[in-house]
Amino acid sequence: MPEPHNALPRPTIRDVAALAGTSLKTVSRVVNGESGVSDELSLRVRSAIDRLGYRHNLTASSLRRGDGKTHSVGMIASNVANPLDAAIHHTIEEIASRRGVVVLASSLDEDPARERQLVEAFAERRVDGLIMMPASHDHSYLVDERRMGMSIVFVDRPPAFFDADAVLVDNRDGTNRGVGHLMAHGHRRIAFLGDRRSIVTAAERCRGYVEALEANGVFVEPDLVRQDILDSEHATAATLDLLSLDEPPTAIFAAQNLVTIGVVRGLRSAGKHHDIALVGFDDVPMSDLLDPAITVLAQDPAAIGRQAATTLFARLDGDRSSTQTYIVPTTMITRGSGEIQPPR
Amino acid sequence: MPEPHNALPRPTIRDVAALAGTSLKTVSRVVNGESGVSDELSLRVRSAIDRLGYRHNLTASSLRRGDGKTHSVGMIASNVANPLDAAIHHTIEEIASRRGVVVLASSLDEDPARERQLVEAFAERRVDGLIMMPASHDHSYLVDERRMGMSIVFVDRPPAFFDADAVLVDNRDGTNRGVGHLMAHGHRRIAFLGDRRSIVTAAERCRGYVEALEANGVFVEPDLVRQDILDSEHATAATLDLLSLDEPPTAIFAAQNLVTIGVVRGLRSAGKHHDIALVGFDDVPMSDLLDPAITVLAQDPAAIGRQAATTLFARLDGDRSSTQTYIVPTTMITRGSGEIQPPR
DNA sequence: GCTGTCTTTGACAACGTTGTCATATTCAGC
DNA sequence: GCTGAATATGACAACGTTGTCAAAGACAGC
Repeated sequence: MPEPHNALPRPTIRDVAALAGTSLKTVSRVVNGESGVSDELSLRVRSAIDRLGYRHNLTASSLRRGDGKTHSVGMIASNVANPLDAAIHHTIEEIASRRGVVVLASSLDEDPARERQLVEAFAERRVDGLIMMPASHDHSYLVDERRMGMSIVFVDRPPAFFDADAVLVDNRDGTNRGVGHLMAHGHRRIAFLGDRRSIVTAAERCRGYVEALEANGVFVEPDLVRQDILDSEHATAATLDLLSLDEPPTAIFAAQNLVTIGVVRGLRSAGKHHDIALVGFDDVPMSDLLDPAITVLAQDPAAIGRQAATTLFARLDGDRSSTQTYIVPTTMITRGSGEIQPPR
Repeated sequence: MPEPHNALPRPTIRDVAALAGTSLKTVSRVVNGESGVSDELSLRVRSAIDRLGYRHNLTASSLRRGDGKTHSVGMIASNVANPLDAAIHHTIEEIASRRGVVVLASSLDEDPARERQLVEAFAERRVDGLIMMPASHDHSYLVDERRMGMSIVFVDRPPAFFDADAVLVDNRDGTNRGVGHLMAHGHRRIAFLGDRRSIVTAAERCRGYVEALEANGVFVEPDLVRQDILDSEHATAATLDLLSLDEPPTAIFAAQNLVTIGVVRGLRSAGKHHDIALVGFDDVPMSDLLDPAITVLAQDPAAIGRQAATTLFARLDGDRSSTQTYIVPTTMITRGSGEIQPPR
């Protein structure tokens, strides 16, 4: 009989009060560590609590309390299994737990409809705040939620039609630097492989690519720009297709970690990994061990998570200053693949 | 003014009832989709709900309801940023969300004290169930929680002094097969690099190593067994140390993904990666792209997460059969590093 | 018209907790 | 002993919701 179905109902402060021979209110005071209870009585209450295995019921407590705080926050990630999201989640959870706040974490897997479902599910549980990496492109529906007390911080992607704090990454500038790095090594025919155009960050990275080319007087060649790449396999196929062009690129910019992995596979299977330069956005685990090791623009998930959490908790603590957008910079890590030179 | 501090209090069913000109109970019925409300009245209530931006308050609801279900479960992971944990979390969250259940996710980072804090925090929020990858070695403290209605499923590591469902991995057998694989390729001097001995799974893997050696009539040489390796850097150092022995090993078994990565770095820096065989426990992203590619015993996090979630929800649905232990098998993926032969 | 059944609706208490306020007790200062 | 203030304790209502039960209305069958 491993799971006695409600074998015992949970004891309440009423039970504790009866056993300790005192009133509800006194037990409440002890549980909340309020002053004004004699040592003797306080001890009696505590021993009753231990004997009964009483657990404070925070849902009832937060219902009754004035502020209505539940000491919980929601995190809506694009995918909690993505290493970047997982690292951000870890940092947020650590900071939250120091404040006695729990984190409800969900993935939306790029589904805008699911975004609204999750916001609703969290609102129904009255989370104090929300950290979200959105999939939709119109966040005006959040106006009501916020007006009713939910603080919201956007991460990785900016809010649209809605004014909120945001912690973003320098997508455009980072890509610009990455592509510029390739050009500094002599490349002119540089391909771009990017995620779904509908994702704002993907579009920003593409813009950075275009800017870098134009800044160097190179025209964008549509054949070399491949967007809406959904996964690693798709990236491999696109790479092989690029290599089969009459005039194949001499360098590739991969705008996302899964794309980078797919490109590496493609280059390898064509035996071109030592000939064609590659720079990727997002760091990739073990990429320093590949041959050549991969040059990337690395994000700093711990910094992103820390900024998001501290911003959210500042709002929860009553900070009413105007909304801010924080940009967490990316760092270029040169490892070899981005320093391959074009054939003369 | 981005965050009006409680600018508007949340409307309650009382407000909805007033606007729709009906009673609390009728609004409650509509909100819960109960039958027995006329179409006309139901419509009036729904339009009042929309107009006010009313959100059902699930904390109040579950407080009042008989069953006391909060439609939330807790997940206590060893580290949500670990790719394996994150993948398990993702699967659990997906299955939970199909049932309208949210997941509170926390990391305990191998801290037994934190384990109890988290269980308490979750108990105070009255989660319906708990999925845990424990760090402590005595779970008898959970007896009270379960008796009071919380279902508990262990994942990755078994419960101790406590009878509960568990979803485990064939650590010993997998390691046995992995080491056997190296022996089948002619190795006799095989080193073992493992995580903290205090972690049950790490100890199990070590036992599998010893068994495989003994089954083949090879004595365990203490010099070749390195345990309590805490991170990747530590594994690199241990590898270099092994290589400096008078009689270095001809093969290495790395008992965990971070250890594997550290070993690869060590072998590379010594220029021995093509000479010394390597098999790792846990798959490592991109390990197929290394030279040599790494042979591993891969876990199936989706299967683990699915089994854990379905087991937990079966309990929540009233399954009272005796506890079960599920073993999710590992798969050996041969890629090259494990098939290197020893020098003759 | 009367009875009985069924449908729709609402009044009220209760879930476990805490805020408010009143009462009882203690003790210092005179 | 009396007053006033401080301390300790408890009675009661309230948080937002739903379970229980009763009442009101509709309608069929006689």
